[in-house]
Amino acid sequence: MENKSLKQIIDNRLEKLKKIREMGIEPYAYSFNCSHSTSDITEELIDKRVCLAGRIMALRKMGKASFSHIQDQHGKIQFYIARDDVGEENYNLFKLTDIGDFVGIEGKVFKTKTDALTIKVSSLTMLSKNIKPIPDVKEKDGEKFNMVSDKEFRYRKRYLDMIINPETKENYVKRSKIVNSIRNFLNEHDYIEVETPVLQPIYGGANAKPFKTYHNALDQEFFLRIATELYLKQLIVGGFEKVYELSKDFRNEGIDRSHNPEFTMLEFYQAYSDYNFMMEFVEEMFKRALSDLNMKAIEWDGHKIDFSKKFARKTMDQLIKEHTDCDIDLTNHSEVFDACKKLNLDIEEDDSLASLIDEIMRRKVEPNLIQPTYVINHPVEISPLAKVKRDGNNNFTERFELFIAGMEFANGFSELNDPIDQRKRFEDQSMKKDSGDEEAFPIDENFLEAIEIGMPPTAGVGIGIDRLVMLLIDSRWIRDAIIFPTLKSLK
RNA sequence: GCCUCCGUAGCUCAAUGGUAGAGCAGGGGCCUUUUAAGCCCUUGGUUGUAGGUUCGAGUCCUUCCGGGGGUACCA
Repeated sequence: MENKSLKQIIDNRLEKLKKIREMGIEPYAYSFNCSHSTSDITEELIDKRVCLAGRIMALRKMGKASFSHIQDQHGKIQFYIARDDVGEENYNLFKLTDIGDFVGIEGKVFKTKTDALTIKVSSLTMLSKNIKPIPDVKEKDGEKFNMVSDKEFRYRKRYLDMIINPETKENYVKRSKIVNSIRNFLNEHDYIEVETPVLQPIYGGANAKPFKTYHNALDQEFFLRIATELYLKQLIVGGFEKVYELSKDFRNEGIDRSHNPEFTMLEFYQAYSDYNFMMEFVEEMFKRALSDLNMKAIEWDGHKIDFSKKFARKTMDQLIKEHTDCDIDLTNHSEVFDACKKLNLDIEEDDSLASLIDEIMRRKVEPNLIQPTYVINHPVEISPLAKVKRDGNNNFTERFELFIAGMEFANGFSELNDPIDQRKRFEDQSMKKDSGDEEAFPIDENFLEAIEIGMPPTAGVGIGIDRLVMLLIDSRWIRDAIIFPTLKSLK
């Protein structure tokens, strides 16, 4: 509970609230007509009459005339209010204001003797009285004092973070632009946006632990989706040729600086195309997002990333050779195992070939993929929904993952549309699940039936939107890309 | 999950194991061009929680809660 210090501030403000009402003024107004926002105020407006609204962020009261700053969505502006300009009653109202109040001001733009653009108030309106104090952050020459340093505070009370630290909002403005750019890009290519179930009786489409929930009336367990893949492909079966969904997916896994239990995923599928087409398409999509944000190159966590060149495409054996000097046959278990030993990787004797390859990639290759690079042709064991390579090599699939700055941004493949093969792959997953693999997915008869009805050749891609936002706002923390990140409740 | 660090007033921070303090915010007073406004006075604390060691704990030990960083799982 609140202790005495805070209670005393709140009581004091409640007292002011009462006084304002006694003056016949409603401290929670219904509307206010603004003529400008703070960022509109320039020298051209000097001597012009303006109306502005915002939150009081600083107060310098001195007897019969005072200065204050208000902050709105676009910035801050100083106002000057003098008793002789606004009258006794309005000035008394001003004296009852606190940092955190919303006020509306009407007045003329002028410059103080220290050349600060300021509004000379002719009338002040109370719009919303603050009751609980906001941290009082002082600022001088762009340097902030008394800044809230506690990250937890910023995540739990994002609105306070945004008030105290308005730059925070820029990340989310950018996020909105990125999502718009992607939507526009897909819509311009005649894609149809759809919404598939969040509550799924069987989860699938990715390897991840799901959240469980329960529907009372149906008396049935449901899972929150870990991916939209299996539903979107049913729509390709049904006759849509280009579909996408921007979805919140949910994975019941650990939280760290690049993982949040709920996150935004884009998945899109295009009939009659393959992974080669999709690599071109995704590259174009990324370059479009950059240009829509007026960005040419990216500086991310100290890395300069060049988007002007064509994205590299490299197979796993090429990349392993490049980054480890191991020239190995990725179908030969003992060769790969020996390479892992040589590279001092933490592996077990009975690890599968695919997981050994995965380990080399994760430890030795992926962190070094700074410039945009497609890693292609993954082992079939870790790609249960992808077609095997068309050259007859059944060990590898037509799959790609896009890496930038050591992080994965996209995952796509030529979608498996052979119903017999697909059923076998599901059975493999099911066996893994039975033998304790918590991330393997169960057999989805509904989906398999759809594939038996027939799915045209199709390519599909998934892109983690939060990570893309991280890249474009130059942050290593997914919590900077998500407005309300998942936190443990306080007890 | 594991390792590690942190938690003192609304905010930022002090306090060899020895009376919990300051600045800002809040309250009162003065103040009609200030801008981290200023000057004088002043309120505000079960030091995250529960226990332990000790004559004495904000400080040392343990539990729990929350968080940061790392690591694992995760693609």
